[in-house]
Amino acid sequence: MRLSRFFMPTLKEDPKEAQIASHRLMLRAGMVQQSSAGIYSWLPLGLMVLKNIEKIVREEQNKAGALEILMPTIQPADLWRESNRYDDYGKEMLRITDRHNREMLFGPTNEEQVTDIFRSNVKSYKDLPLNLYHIQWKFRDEVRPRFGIMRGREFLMKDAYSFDLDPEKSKIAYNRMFVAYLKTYARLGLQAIPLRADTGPIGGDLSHEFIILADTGESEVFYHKDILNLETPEEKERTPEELQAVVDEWTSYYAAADEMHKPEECTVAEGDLITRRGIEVGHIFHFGDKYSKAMGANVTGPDGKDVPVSMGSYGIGVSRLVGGIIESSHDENGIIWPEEISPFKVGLINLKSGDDACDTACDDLYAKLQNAGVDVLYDDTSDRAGGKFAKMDLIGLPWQVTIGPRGLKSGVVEFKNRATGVKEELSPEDALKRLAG
RNA sequence: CGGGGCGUAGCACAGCCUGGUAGUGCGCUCGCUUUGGGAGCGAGAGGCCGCAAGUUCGAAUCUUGCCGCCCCGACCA
Repeated sequence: MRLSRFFMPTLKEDPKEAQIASHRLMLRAGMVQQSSAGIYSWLPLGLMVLKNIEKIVREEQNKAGALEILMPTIQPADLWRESNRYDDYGKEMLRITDRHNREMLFGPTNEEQVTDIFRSNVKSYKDLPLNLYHIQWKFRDEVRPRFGIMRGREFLMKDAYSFDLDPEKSKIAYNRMFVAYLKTYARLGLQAIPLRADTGPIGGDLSHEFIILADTGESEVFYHKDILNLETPEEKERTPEELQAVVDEWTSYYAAADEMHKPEECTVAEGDLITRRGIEVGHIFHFGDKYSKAMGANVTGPDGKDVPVSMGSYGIGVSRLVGGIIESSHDENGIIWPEEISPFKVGLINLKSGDDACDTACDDLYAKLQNAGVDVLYDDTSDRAGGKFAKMDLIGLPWQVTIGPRGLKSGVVEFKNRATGVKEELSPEDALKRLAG
């Protein structure tokens, strides 16, 4: 992509409403634009990141055997009356009436909707286990939206729902998602910690939230320092016993958010207990028959008797992750994208557009990078050098290649790692090899 | 939802107290000079001063009401 043809409205100064790093940087990098409180438009650069995160989440869900569907954003109120949540959910639920005066709502989550799909199509235990997920926009009418995209009212979320014959089997589904989450966050370049969690309005008997550490996190977390040394589970098929072993390993260390932390019950030695702040980026629940019972989602078991299906639900805040990743990966100059989710792999800077030698060298490398399948953002504008450097640092692409008249005289380009700041002088061919490899 | 603050050019802000031709910096357009870490000079474009009512000869400025946004708290993926 040539920057001269791209839409990336960057800001030199900080917008006054943005207090935390991710909000400030997303606005400055031209990733999003606020529409109203807690509601944002996604501009090209931001959407690319959002899609990249979505892709990784999707791949890991598919690998874990979940099947993608897409449920509506607008749901009928009657469905929510069946589970009693229409009244319970409170003002956070945005209620709408259509032209026929039918009561509708903008979905804050989809347990009822998916249970309805399940009950009208699945009748036998032979069709289990089943796990359906979708990646869809949700709306929660937060009293006080804040932190930009991190706590918006409209947000993109992956939510999966598992269906099994009994609680023992649905705990296998729960464990499978637990492990899939560990792999997902690792691929996103994040170190996530599972915390034993409160089940809140979703209900249920077992729940973990996944947090990433960041100073601007909304809740305080307490954990045993060794949990950070655990290895991400490798890629392989696992039996239920093996799944349980991974979950047991990850939950054997103490880890709790402030509301679940009881200092008097915490047995971790003082020197081993770390207190930091965390951002919740995922939450999984095992709630058994709470919804299936209320909504009549039964299956016939091997014994010929109907039983309510046992369920769990599994959320990942996809749009929130964009902010969360920036919170945990930035410096004073801007964002530092992990390579897997970066909107482009490399930024190519032409220090002197209009200079024949520079233009030729840049155009040539640009074409070769594209041919090699490397995503490249080529700053071919007539801006000054300083502005180009600052902008490239701001948007945080993992690599920068700078081509200017000075280096070209000796046949080299500057190759810079955004995260470490390390610069090397390489021939254009070597730069290409490093990026295409 | 309690408490506080702010709405003036795309962005950041001054002007308001004490009513009288709407300003500054950045950004944008054009020209010249510059050219390796957000350049200099010159010339421009761009505003229902959040909305409405009121006071007044006259309102960005005073009064009242409304709307929007932000911050702290309680709440939350």
